[in-house]
Amino acid sequence: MPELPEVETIKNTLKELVIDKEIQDVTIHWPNIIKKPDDTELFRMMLKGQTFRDLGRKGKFILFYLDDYVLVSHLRMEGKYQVTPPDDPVDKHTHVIFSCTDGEELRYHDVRKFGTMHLFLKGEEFIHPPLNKLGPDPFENHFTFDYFYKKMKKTDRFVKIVLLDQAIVSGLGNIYVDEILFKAGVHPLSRASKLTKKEIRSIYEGCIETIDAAVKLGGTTIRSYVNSQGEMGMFQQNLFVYGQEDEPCQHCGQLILKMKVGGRGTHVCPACQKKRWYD
DNA sequence: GGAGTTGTTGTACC
DNA sequence: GGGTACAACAACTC
Repeated sequence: MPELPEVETIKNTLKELVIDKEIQDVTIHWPNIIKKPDDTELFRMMLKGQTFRDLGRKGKFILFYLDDYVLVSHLRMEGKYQVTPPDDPVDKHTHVIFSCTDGEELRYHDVRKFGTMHLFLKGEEFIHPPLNKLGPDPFENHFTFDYFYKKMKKTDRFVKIVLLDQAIVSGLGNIYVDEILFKAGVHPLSRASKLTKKEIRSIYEGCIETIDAAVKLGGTTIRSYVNSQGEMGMFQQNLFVYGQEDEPCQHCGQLILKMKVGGRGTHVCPACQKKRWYD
């Protein structure tokens, strides 16, 4: 379940491997991955002859910049890219293969088949779903405290739900939201508008610092995540609450609790993250 | 075979 | 019409 730090790591390792490669052909084993254009044969024809010029990221999306198009890819829970020689045996969970003129292949692998690909003309990627309504991610200049503070103050939703809302801040998922709230000492069921300025600042800084620290460690490896070179991230050693249910809190020793918030598994230290009576 | 897993989209509602 | 809640959905593992 890659979130921003894992997607950033994948993008960076993949960039070295695919840049300047020209797509000779595209083989699609599971057409449902391709959301735009509707016609997968058109998808294939558009990509033939295009060269990878650059890679980018917005929130949890990877952007492959080609000559005339941008391929927008979301890995959802288990999507992976690998670059292989063509004689490598094709795994049954490989769904899209970009065969390049130098003989190597960029393969998209996804056990769950939940991932998506959208192909746009260059320059049009941000005016259509899925990128059109995304908020800033924590690394962008316009993710300012002032912006964040106003967004938090104008909604009564649970703070955890707000942090998961990609229109407010993009790139955060279940793991990092739980960690950010723990570090800020804020209970996930707090109403966003009721938070103090100090708490909002603490969460804001946590978004930037936690994500930055996770990127520096190559992301978090739980279950199956590895980068495009098959390496695991190391941030899982820095998790305080996610996946720590029934373990003692590293700050106070109380047992970490697992609960549901908005249907999502949520990890909380009942002592460090007090829920107040007026929340 | 039912529950658990997750992020996004569509829809109904106020 | 904006904000919100929630169901639906994708498909696989245990």
